[in-house]
Amino acid sequence: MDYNFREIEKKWQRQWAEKKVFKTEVSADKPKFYVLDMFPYPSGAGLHVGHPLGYIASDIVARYKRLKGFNVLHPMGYDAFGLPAEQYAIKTGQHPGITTKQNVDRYRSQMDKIGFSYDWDREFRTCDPDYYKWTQWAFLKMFGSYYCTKCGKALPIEELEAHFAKNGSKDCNAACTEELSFTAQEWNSWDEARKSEVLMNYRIAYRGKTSVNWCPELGTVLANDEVKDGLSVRGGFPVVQKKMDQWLLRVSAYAERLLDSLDSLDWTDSLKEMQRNWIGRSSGTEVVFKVITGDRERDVTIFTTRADTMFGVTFMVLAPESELALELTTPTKMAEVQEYLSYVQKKTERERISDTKTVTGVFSGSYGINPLTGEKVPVWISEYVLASYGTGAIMAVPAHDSRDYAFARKFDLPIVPIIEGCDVSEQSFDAKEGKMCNSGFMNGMDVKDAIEAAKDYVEAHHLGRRKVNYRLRDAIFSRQRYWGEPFPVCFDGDIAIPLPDEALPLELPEIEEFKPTETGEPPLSRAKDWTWEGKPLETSTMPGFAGSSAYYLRYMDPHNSQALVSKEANEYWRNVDLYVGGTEHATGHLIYSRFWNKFLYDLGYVCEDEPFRKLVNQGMIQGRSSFVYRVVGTNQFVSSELKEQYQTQELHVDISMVRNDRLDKDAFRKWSPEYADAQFIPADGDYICGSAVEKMSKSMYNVVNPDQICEDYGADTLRLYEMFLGPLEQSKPWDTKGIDGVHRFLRKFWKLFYEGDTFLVQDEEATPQELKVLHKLIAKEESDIDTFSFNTTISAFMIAVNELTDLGCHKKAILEPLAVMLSPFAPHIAEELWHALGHQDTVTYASFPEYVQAYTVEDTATYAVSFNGKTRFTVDLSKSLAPAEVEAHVRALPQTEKYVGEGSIVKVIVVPGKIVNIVVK
RNA sequence: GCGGGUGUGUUGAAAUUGGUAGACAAGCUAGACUUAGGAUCUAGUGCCUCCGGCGUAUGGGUUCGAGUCCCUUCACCCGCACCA
Repeated sequence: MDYNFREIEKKWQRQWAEKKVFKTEVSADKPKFYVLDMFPYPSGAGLHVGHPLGYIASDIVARYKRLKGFNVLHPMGYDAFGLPAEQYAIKTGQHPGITTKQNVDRYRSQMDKIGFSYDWDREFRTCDPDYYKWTQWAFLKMFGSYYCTKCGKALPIEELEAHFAKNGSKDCNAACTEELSFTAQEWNSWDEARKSEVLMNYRIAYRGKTSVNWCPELGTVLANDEVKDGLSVRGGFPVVQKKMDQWLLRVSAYAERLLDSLDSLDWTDSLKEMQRNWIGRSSGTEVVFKVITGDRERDVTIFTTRADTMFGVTFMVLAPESELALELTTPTKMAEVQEYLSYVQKKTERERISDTKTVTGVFSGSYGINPLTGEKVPVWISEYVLASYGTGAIMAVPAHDSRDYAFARKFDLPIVPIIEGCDVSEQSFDAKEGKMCNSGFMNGMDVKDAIEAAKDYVEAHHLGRRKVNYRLRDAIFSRQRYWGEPFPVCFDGDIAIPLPDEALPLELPEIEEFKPTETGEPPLSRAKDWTWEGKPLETSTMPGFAGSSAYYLRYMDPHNSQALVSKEANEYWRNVDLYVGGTEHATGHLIYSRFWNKFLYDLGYVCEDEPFRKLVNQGMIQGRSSFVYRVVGTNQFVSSELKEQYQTQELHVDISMVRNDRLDKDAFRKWSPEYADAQFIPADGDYICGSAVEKMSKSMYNVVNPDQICEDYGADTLRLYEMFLGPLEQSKPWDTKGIDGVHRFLRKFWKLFYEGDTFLVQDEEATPQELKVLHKLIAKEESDIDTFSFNTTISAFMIAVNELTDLGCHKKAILEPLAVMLSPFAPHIAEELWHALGHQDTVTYASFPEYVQAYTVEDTATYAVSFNGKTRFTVDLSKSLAPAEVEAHVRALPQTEKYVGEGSIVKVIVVPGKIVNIVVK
């Protein structure tokens, strides 16, 4: 019997599915392990060979943990709401639900071929009403909550209302959009509409007018992380700024907690750093400047992290979008300012980003008074100041801030250095080092001390206060499109009224046309009778991240109709032990999920503060494209190494026609009628194609389909090869060269069990030498699993199989544990051989062999002395020593300073003068 | 500009974390067997002036010993980008 992977894989995949081998239940007597993949958005193109990389890695861990006796939760589902399906619907009239279903089915059938150990009974789609009921439910909870800054958690909004009725806004400690001030009497006198408006200022899910990223082409608003370089991430359409009424989530209230608990997570430093930057904590000072506009006078608060430089302030700057801009403009300057503001407005976000070098601005006519020096400085308006950060107004210190410096140079404003000996003739001196000068009470201080001294001074003299600012903005939660979760909210005039929980799920209504209306209203306004008890329902829908923010909780208890997740299930599974996915979600999904989870934690619905304890980012698998070179104006194609001699045009060719860079000429001629009579100019014999590493995509003809690999080599080979390609976290190009190597390994493995139809395995006692091979491998696999060094594990397997082949070992005592150990990587062949060894049950729940140290040491060891040059000699460490004996032997050596014994290797350092290295192989 | 990371044969990469650099594969070369293939097996394969020496981007340092630690320079990748 040969290694017939097609038959074997089909057989076991069917059996696993029929017997529901991977079905998981809460079982209190077993330790739990929750391994999760970032669920995919099922696109129309299907899976290519890069998608399963992370799934394979997590599947290996899931299967390994099962062997180690863990109760493993390993689910999969689909992030099914989203733009592409809707775009397609607009073009074709096809309902996005239908497209989505087709794509999901395709994904599922592709995944089934790879032999994943998912518990498919827990599968769901975010567009299932049973699922999005809980997305809507969470939204209602957020609508009904505010964030108490004093106790640092979300509380019911009713408590805040009670507080307002009793004390007004005094001591309310609620995170808010803007600071409001009113008395209890005022609150009690207001009507419902006014109260509703005021409460919006505090709710965690709230409605507000904000400047948003509007994408006219897509007819929708996009979150900051959905925009790149002024273009939409999906589709690449221009994005402009627009003021609109939007639902938002008060993520900013959680900024501090999101930042602080990062430390407790087992994520990569770079990912944590990305989140830290995104949250962008900066602690500084708010300082009040008096500003005189003609004969009017008012206070303007600015934010600075460099209060120490206040003696160097030579002007102030306002953001053009800030309300202050017009308010502080004098009548004589009004026309000029108006013109500047309209100039800024016309600029798209894109231009503003790509053009940060050009300095623009206009003088408002007002003057501010420096509270420290009493000096009068001009107030300017410029686009380099952002309305949405700090207070929208800054003090400018051109000597010590490069942006202020550029501005001062452009408009010829004075530059006053306040750090001793710094040269500001060419550029500003931004570094926080040196001794202060020209700075009154701070003179002579070190800059770092001066920063603190200035803060103290400002607070002591009531000129302002310490303030921590975050860059993290509230998340815009409305999208003007159809294919998303409807908001369970209706309107009575301007008052937003939440639907009762019993109304959930509020199902997405059927409509005929998926475009926005002519007046720019979202598609849902086309729905007939889109009302609740006679009141119009919200017509925008929730964004993509809504459905993916709590999905990991739903997997714990996916069929529960009473709760998002039962207390029992949540307290057993708690949170995700290992989360595997791409780094592209660093500042989107991974922030929103953490926020969403913390919110549910505050309300007591979940028992863990953080959703994902350990996170691993798999790298991207790029494509390797192949090219032919057409001699310009002819139908001749010149081989890659000769292309310099001609004027050529580079054309992508489908990589299925290329093997080891050699083109299958006949296939190429058949590829397209255009090439039917193509002529080739090869160097000698074969036509060699050029190649490049690019994104894997249809248009580059470099897509490798996993189905094809499964067909040609089998799922086990695919799994092994994807892991063998290199470290998991690294991006690497797919190159089918070399896949034969791992395939050959599986066949060699098979041959340890079978020769032809003869089953070779004998029940004999293993020799120490054979046991050593086994135990080396056990040690390797156990240590590699934690670090995801699956490529080296596979190498170790190859070595072991080669050694056993050389030893002619066909002993059950060795081969049976080997099959178990291989099963996470290549489950089908392992299952087949496990059964061949006479087992009835499945290898999935076999027990991973224990590491027996007694046979790790060989007869002799190399005793290398690398002291004073390179003397080396061999010493006999007697026969078959156990590590403990080696250790004793080594300890008996004179002046042993350090002993490190692990696995099969013993390391010794002897001093003084002599450093001895003992390697036991 | 700021932050994070990487740099080892022809290629993917490994190196017990400071201890014989290049494991394991791929490719290439030669040979064997041939029912001629994208099969299997064997041997070789870092470089050189080859009884020796040199080699982990570059230059320096620490150390008995450095791919690994520290500093310099260079190159590439990723993230953020007027955040005051």
